[in-house]
Amino acid sequence: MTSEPNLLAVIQRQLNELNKSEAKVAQAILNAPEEATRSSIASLAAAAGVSEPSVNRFCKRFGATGFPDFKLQLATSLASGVRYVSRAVEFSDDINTFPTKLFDNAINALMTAKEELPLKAIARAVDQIAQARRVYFFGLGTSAAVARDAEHKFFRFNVPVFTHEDPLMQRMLAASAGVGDLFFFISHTGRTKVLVEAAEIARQTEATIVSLTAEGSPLADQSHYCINVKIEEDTEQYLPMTSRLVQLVILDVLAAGVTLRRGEGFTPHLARIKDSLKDTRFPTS
Amino acid sequence: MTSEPNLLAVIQRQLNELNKSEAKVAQAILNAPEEATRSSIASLAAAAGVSEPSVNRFCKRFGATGFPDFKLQLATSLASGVRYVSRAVEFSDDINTFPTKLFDNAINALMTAKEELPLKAIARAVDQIAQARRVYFFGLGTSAAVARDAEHKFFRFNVPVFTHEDPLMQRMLAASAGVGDLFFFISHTGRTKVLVEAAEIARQTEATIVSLTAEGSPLADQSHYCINVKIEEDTEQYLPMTSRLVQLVILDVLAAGVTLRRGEGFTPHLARIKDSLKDTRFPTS
DNA sequence: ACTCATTATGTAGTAAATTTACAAATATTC
DNA sequence: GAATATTTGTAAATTTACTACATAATGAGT
Repeated sequence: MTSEPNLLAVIQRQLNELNKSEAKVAQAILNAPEEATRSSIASLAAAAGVSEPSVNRFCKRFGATGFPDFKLQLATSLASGVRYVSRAVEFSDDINTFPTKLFDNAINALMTAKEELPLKAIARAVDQIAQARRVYFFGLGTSAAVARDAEHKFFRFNVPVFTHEDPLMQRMLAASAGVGDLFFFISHTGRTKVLVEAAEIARQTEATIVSLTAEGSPLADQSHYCINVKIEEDTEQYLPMTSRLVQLVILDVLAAGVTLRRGEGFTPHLARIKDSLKDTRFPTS
Repeated sequence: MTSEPNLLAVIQRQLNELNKSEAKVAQAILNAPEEATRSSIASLAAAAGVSEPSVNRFCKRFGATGFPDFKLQLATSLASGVRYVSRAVEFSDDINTFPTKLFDNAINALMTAKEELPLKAIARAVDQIAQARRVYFFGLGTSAAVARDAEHKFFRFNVPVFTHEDPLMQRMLAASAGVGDLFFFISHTGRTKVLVEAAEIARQTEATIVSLTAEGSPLADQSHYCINVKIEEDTEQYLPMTSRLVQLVILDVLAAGVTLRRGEGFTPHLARIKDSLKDTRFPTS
């Protein structure tokens, strides 16, 4: 079953080539698609002003095995279309609306990112991280928090990991890098000067440069390997809210990739790290 | 029509509270969701090993008017592309499967959190933050990165914001707190001793204590206001991956709430902050 | 313009699927 | 262990969808 991404568009396109009664059915469906998914064949036939078998024939014409199957395809098609709409928070919003909007935006961002994941770039980045002698995560502003998060994740792999928010430290570390060092730059825009400059400095050494940033940005240009994250429109007026979520999940993906690379024998090591925290917590009652 | 964004997650979550036969139906659906959307009630009943009316009752229990309506909702929910409920990464996974799994898990976590958002607690927290004289964000480990992110967000509101990862600093600052100070504790488990102790110390002052943590935890007990985040099962064996995403989005929600509270006249101030970064970036070509 | 062939549409009956009402079985409480 | 409540299944009723066939409409050729 080749589930058509947009059934309504297909119907619309074929409107001319349909018989009179089939066209009536098409029109009825186009007028109220959601309702059509909930109707019985009888009520849809009535709404279109045709007989039930006409509706049935219509369905088969569009590749369905029958009316129920057609409804299913229609519902599927409608569901995937509605999804990707980001809604900005407005001053007229209240506690019942804006939290949902923000969550929806976050979910949408992740779904979009998931569909266009640069898998090859991710795979290559995993390779590089797995064999690095040292890893530096550099970011500024919001991305500094992401870098910090990455640090907490990657130190588990027995690779020394460093993070610095100080641009001067970043420059100096970049300058003193050598073979086996990996610099991982994180930036939403990929245009932050001091960060790009640090990348340029690192580029002149033997170190490997990986970045998680916008495609075609100056930072991407400086990188040996770049994981592109689509820069979305500025729905959220004043803060990059969703992009850092995507960055975090991609870093999770990288960490998982390295774990898989290390193999099953590595699990006890991770378990030991986890256990080490046991005594810092109040026991569960 | 309350079209459920992720019906499978809802089913999964309620598995325990179902009767024997309803649980069988649930299992059958979770095993092969897309097949279920194409089955008749009879074949699904057979697959689950129960009678047809049991399937029907199951559907109604989940808000559908009947079996066809349920299939529709299920198809709609599946169409979003977020497949299974929570899938752990396994060593047999490769680059084509584990990134998707991690994204799906993240998306699911946000969807679940969205459904059970503690709106009243959020509203109260917004109130408190909006009128605080000073705000401290305290977290440790992964939550330290979240706290850092919060700092980047909330300083924009003309309220002094502080973050410290050092437990000793946290204690000392807690001890020296006074009226108008707000301590915002972030913790996945709510059981980290040094953090809870800092909260206890702060509690003895005039300061307000807000936490973003697990319900019923020691940290929650120390808080005047607690935003509960459901602690999910430990699918991710060794790292809390999804919970921090939820924490971040909830902090976005709080920030948005404070922005709305400040009113429209506050927008220029935010714009000025944004503009201040302009010269740090390479211009867009 | 008329007939024949072709296509389109509807009618009616049939089969299938879903739901309801009720009865049997199982679990729960006192 | 009896009484009650809950769960589950059986069987009938109802709704829904499909098939076969008949009628109507359309178009081509004479």
